[in-house]
Formats: sequence, C-alpha cells, structure tokens
Amino acid sequence: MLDLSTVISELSHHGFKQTRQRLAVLEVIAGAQARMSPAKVHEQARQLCPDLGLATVYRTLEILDRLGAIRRVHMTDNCEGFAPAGLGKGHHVVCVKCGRVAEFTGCNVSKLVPMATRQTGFHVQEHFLELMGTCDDCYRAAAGMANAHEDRRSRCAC
Amino acid sequence: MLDLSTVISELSHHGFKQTRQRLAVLEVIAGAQARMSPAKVHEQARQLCPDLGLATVYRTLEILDRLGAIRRVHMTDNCEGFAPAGLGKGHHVVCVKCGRVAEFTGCNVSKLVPMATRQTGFHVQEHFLELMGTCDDCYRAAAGMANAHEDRRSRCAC
DNA sequence: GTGACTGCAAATAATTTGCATTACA
DNA sequence: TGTAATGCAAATTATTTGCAGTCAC
Repeated sequence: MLDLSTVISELSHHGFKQTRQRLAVLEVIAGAQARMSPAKVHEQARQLCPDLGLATVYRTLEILDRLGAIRRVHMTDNCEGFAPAGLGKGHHVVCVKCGRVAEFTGCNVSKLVPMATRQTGFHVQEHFLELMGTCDDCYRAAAGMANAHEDRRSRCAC
Repeated sequence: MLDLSTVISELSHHGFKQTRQRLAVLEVIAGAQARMSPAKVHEQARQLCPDLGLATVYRTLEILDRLGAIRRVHMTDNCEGFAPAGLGKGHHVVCVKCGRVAEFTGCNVSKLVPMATRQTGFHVQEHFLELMGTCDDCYRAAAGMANAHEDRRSRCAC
C-alpha cells in the first residue's frame, strides 16, 4: 500500500511544498483500485479540492512519478495511466476489462538480462514488465456470458 | 527480420489491398534500426511515396499491428512507437539514448504467471516486457565523456 | 466497374506553457 | 515576505474522422 505520510514527507525532503492540490491528487491515487487517467484523477480529486485545475494534476503526477510514489501504467492500445506504487517493488497486473491494477512481487526478469546482453550487445539498465489479464470479478462475470468473442490479439508468443 | 513478401501476402489473405502507400510504410519499418514514431515513419516513407498522407500512415500502422507485422513499443516517458516485429517472438531492448531496438528471445516470464496468479487472483493472459538500456554504440560514446549525470530514475527495484 | 483506399482538411483529444494571482513555509 | 505553486486560457501536439476523388483487383 502507498503510505500517505511517507510520501508527504518525501515531498518536503525534495523541496516541494505541501499543498491542498497535491494532497488531493495523492489521496485519490492512493485509494485507487484501478489505473487512472489524468482526467479521471482530476475528476475525483476535484471532490476533495473543487478548484483543482487539470494542468496541476499533470504537474503533480509528474512529481509523484519522479518521487516514485506512483507508477505509470501502460496498456496494450492506449497509454499513460497512473496507479499507486506500492513500495516501489513489484510489477503490475492490469485487468483488461475494468482497469483494476494489482501488484505482485518476485519478479525474476533480471535473470534474463545476461541473455539479452549476449544476444543484443545492449547494456541493460532497467525493465518494464506488465501482465495483462482479467481480475477475478471480471472473470466470473465473463464466465456467465456465452463468449464475448473479442479480438484480443495476444502480443506475446513466448 | 521482418520478411516483406510474407507480410505482403498476409495483406491479401486478410482482404487488404496492396498499395504503394502500404508498401512504403512497410519498407520503412522493415528497415528501421530504431523504434519510430508515426511522424518519423511518415517523413521517411514520403521519400518512397511523396504524396503519402499522415492519416494513411496511422491507418496502415494500425493494420500492420493487427497483422502482427510490426510491434508497438512503449517508452518510459512518451509512448507509441513502432518497430519491426521479428517473427512475433521475443521481446525488445530499447536504447534510451538513440531509440535503437533489438530483439532477444528466451523470455521466461511465463514462469512468473503462477506466482502472480496466486498473489493477485488475476487470470493472466499476456504480458508486456521491455528492457531499457544503452546500445553498444551509445555506451562507448558515453564512456568517452566524463559523466552525463542524467536523472535516469530507475523504475524497477526488483 | 466498384468498393476499398487515399489525401486533405477539419474535428477531437491529450498535454504543455505563459502569466497574473495565491498561498505555503 | 518571497518564492514556489496554482488556475485559467491559449498553444502545442497527437490522433481520428468525413468526404470527394482515385486506384487496385
């Protein structure tokens, strides 16, 4: 879980001021069950801070991302959502139906690095890993229906 | 390597026509060393097909992506680039300096899936993995310089 | 010949920036 | 009080769509 007070003290440590707007954005993301677009964050944070502007949301998300308090989450087609960052460890599983995000730990991707290095000659510094699937709720809901014959094209053949 | 003639026959198989514009886009991506934005593709493909419109590039990239002929590539900050798709296997290593893309195989991420399932209850269907680093050219170039003290914030603590 | 494909321009959508004003520390 | 932060509106940038004309099959 994203710990509010930790992040708040991080803000000051890095010379950022603690403002109503930032707290509102932070609180919304901290409580988020699903990955949220900047617009969604804006909409919800407005309930805590009615005069919050969208530009401020963008500026705040940028800062929180830098501090590691939140994580950018990509999706197959569209892009740029944000979710709470746990403790900076772990990776995300994103529900392709409802956007819910969960975190798991125990990533062993770093074991792949030597192999990738050998094959490509690149000097690998970081990695981005995200699993996609359905959360249990959506899975059950779908099981009820006949079949949703979606064009979900899998992107990974390995 | 992306095999042009294969993709071209794929096009017809799926009822798409073979046009100058599509061939130009395809050729540019097939020859790309680095991930390219739609705008970049447009710029280069225009040299093969001067009256090519940007909208057509978008439409063509969409089709090629569906066919699996090219791959969407995400980056840490911005988004949506495209690269040749190898044979649909393997993952990408992207150079954070020059954008060059290489592919490696032997991904073992699927081994993570049971763990993720246990921890989150999600039904995982696919995954997205990308390594980031510097290609050897950029690495050597950087080694020459003192140090580029960039604010490269690592996104992964595992 | 005809329907899919295209270019262009206009419409949307998403994000960033400038600047006068406000409010944290 | 001084400076960083904000809201708003305008500016960019990225992407999609409508439509009349064109071209592959």
